[in-house]
Amino acid sequence: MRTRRTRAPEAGRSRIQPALNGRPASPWRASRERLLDREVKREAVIRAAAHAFNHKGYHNTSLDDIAAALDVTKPTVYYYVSNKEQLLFECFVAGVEQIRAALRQVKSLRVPARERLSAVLRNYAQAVASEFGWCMVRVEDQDLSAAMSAHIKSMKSEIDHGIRRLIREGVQDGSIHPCDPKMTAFALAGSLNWIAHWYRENQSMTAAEIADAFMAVFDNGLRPRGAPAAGNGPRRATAGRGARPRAARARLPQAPVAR
Amino acid sequence: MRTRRTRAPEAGRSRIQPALNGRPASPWRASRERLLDREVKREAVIRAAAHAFNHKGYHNTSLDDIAAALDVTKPTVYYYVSNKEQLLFECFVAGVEQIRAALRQVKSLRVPARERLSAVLRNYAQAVASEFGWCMVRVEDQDLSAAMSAHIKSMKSEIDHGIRRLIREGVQDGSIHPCDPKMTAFALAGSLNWIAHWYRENQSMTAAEIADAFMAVFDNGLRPRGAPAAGNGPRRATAGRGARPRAARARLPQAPVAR
DNA sequence: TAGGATGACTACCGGCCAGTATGATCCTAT
DNA sequence: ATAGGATCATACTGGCCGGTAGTCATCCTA
Repeated sequence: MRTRRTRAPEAGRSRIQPALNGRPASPWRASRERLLDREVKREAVIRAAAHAFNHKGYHNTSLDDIAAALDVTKPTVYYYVSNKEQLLFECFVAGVEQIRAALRQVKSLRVPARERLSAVLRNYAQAVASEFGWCMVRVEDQDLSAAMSAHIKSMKSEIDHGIRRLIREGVQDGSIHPCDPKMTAFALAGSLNWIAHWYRENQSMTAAEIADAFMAVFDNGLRPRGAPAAGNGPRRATAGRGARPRAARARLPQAPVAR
Repeated sequence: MRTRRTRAPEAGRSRIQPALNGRPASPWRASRERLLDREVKREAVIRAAAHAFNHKGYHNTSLDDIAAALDVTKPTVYYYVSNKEQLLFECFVAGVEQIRAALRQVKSLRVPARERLSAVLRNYAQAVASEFGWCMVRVEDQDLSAAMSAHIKSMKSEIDHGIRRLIREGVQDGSIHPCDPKMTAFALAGSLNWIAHWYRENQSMTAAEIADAFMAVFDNGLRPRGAPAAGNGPRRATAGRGARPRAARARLPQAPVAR
């Protein structure tokens, strides 16, 4: 049952590995030479794990599955990773690291806090929509050892407090409508996290477009701007919203799409 | 004669009340008398399952766990429920039913759509914060048979479209700021769904209070009211070039591997 | 008071799967 | 050309857990 690595270019799927159309490419499948760095393979293992977790869920994915996706066997996976739990952890870190980076980066920006927040949330959305989004969002502490669970919790908390701080600063500098920072952060992060539940790569919208759409909702709110709720039809209250795909977002650094 | 009062276990779609606080009580533990109705016990099983799923996750909960929580044995559980999957399904239905009910109820209200939406979302929040919230939110299709997965998906879709419709109506009657109904519904539902991830019963806030806080955020939006509608806040600090956010790493971030 | 219906337990099976023992094969350096 | 390390496969174990068979206990009704 176990397919040896003897499977050469078969069924055309593994040609010369064009970037990747369906699943992440396997460095093993390519060739036999060992010149590939260990780290490259290790990352391939993690990426394959993320891909499998994404599609089948953590508990429904066996290490044999992950190994098979790379055309190797289970011991090979264990050669690069100590156990299944660690795989999940690494996927989580890979995703969350993007958000932490974004938080660090906006610190130096000299724009109103709402714009900094906006930039962070845009990166946030892209991280959640990335291949590691599922792992980042769905990890349950019960699946992890106490140590790793604590580690993850602290990273999550760091992000949460970073967002709260931006909100607080925004309220202070007047760029954000007065609100409760904690609840607002929960609401924002929640809706972004949820993207991981429905977004699929072949979606019509890119992650950046989704982020833009969400930011429009967050920024404007449901209650109409301007005239207080008198009978006014759908007016184009603010420029750029509506059917227009994407307004020129001024000078805010557009989040460079990962990968 | 013919006291066959109970249909096949499948048919009895019991509407389980969210009920009491603390952990669910066991009808068995209470006493030995058999006068308790079968349906009562069946609901107790489901509620115990929800409680266990909540705390340990679906896959980390064995049917022995659920049985033990009720001071019975596994075959007893199987006497009331056909399999584990069905338990999860029933928990989902119990939670989602509240939202569907809310959607039906507001249909008759003659208030602006934004207020109807608000009412629905308030119920939504409470359902998600209920004991069945976890199941409602975390069910993964991969854990369910094709039939049940489809069933759940249709119920979710029904709710989604109900919310979208309210948003659309609100935009039309002018009570909601013009927006994309689909994306807005995603954003709203997402942040509410996420409540299930962090809310615990002994929290300082009740579910209703959380709902109110969220609605305040949704209604007002981040951008200050009365402020210029261009993309930026009132204050305009000099946009000094700090460090530009750099591209997200192509390589996996190095993981601080524990252990 | 027999007999069916209901409710629950003991004891087990079988499959899946994480993780491992062992060793073959290749690469590199000396 | 050979030692030693790096890489990976075959084959196995051991435990957990969903699910079932068979059986007993109790209650209700006639």
